[in-house]
Amino acid sequence: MPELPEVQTIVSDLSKSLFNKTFSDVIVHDALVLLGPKRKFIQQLAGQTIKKIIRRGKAVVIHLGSREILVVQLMMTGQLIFNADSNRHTRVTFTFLDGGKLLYNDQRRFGRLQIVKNLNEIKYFNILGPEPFSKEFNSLYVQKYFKKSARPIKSLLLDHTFVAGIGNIYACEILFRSGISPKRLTCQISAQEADVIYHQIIDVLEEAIKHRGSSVRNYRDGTGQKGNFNQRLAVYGREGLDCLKCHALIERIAQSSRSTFYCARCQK
DNA sequence: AGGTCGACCTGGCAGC
DNA sequence: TGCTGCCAGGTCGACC
Repeated sequence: MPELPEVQTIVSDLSKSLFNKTFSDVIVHDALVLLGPKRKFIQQLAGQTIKKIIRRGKAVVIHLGSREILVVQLMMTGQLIFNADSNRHTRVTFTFLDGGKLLYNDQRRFGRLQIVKNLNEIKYFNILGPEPFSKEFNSLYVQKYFKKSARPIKSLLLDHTFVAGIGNIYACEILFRSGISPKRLTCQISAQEADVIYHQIIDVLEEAIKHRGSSVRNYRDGTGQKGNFNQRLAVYGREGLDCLKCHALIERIAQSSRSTFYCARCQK
């Protein structure tokens, strides 16, 4: 479900509402979403205080007073919502000493929660590429990375060892705004084009965060509200509709068994 | 070694 | 109404 802008929105919301809250009770309704034993998970959280919540890639990283870390990967349909009513997709209910309540909802149960002492215990964090807003991720890095692989550009944008946080929606939007076909092989993309793509990655993600993410289906922020960026999506989910730039029809193709939406006239 | 594909799950929707 | 098939924002591991 959520990509970088959505997870960032959730993290910003929860940072405000959960800072310094102490767990009083944890109810696991469905242990499938836990990596590790349910009893241990509950014991480790008992009496812990939330000190800091950050995002890394698409993961929510919750630092506890014990120096342990609760990591939540929302995957496709996970939600972390503060002070809402539970529903049939509520998999974990966290209650705090002051009476506040945090729900982990997950329709498809792909998401995973785990507690670790160090993030490098989790493979995901070890192979994850740079954050898009970090210094290491810059135009030169993108140009060099493109040169060394012969994959379609859309497939590389989704590869989190290249850059953290981009998913299917934003990969499509970034390529449309860059005027680059999703089928182009990265090694055939010029330095100038790579620079355009780099800047669109930054711009699209920043704009999406500003609008609190995109709610195509299930996404909700930390307060249970939908995001607003989907009104600005130019290609994603618009198969058969007019291109906003040239009025040709938006097409959908499959790339590595994911849908790619693009305008064949605007994107070369 | 690098890249692709199915599996993991549930449910909404279109078409018949 | 009810059935079938398709589709879905992510990630991992098996495989080529």
